[in-house]
Amino acid sequence: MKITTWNVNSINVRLTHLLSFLETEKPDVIGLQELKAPNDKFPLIEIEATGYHVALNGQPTYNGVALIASQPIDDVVLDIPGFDSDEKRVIAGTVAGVRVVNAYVPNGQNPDSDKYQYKLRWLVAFTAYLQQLSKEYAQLIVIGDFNIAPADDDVHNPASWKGKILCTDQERAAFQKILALGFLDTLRIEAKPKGTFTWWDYRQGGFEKNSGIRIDHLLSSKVLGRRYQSSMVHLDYRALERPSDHAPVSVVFK
DNA sequence: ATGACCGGTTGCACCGGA
Repeated sequence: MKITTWNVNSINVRLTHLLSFLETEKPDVIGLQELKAPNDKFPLIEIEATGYHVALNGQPTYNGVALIASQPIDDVVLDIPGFDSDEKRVIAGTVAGVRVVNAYVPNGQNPDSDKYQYKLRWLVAFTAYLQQLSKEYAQLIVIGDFNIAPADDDVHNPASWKGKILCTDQERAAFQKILALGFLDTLRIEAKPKGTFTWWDYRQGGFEKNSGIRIDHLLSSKVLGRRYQSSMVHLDYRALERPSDHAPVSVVFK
């Protein structure tokens, strides 16, 4: 079972890349973030024509998440239950017995901003939600754009990123709090080359220089983790013409 | 130090992204 996370930075601009990914990589589940489209502007017909199932939580302009799966998506839940917000950042569903939570964590802009405080509050609510889910589901995975580089190894230039948004101690502590619920950072189960990243700035040839950071994650429950086979960053999709600034990232289970 | 590249729009300049 292959599960993929991908911040597409506009589903309509990235549709051809997505269709190519579905055909070539044949993921069982893919969680998309930053659709930047309301549900009625999502290219549902084109994607369902491939035989994949779709569950949507879109909004105009910003945010927006979706689950796409080779088998039916059951018990779909949108957003963080009980957390008051209009931002469409979370969608959860069950595919082939695995509960998949797909999230687009707020960026936070900079550590002095109100958006940063919102990010920290959002993470507290999200963590409580995941704690509840981990009691409910043994086969559980939370995937998405976390907008957190968990450690200095996840940043091309730790000195210049120190204390900056995505790398503050508070964000990293929030990430550790999620892991402490019993999740495995699947891309780190096996050793990966130094400089394994998932996002590269469009500016200044960030990808060509591998000036990246690792902020897209697939965190599995320990029970699901026993089925772990492999994980990978799909650099070839970041190298395409007119790419998203994020690469797809996958984990494969038995 | 600044802006650099994208996508979307309350659109031809801006905001948000990371």
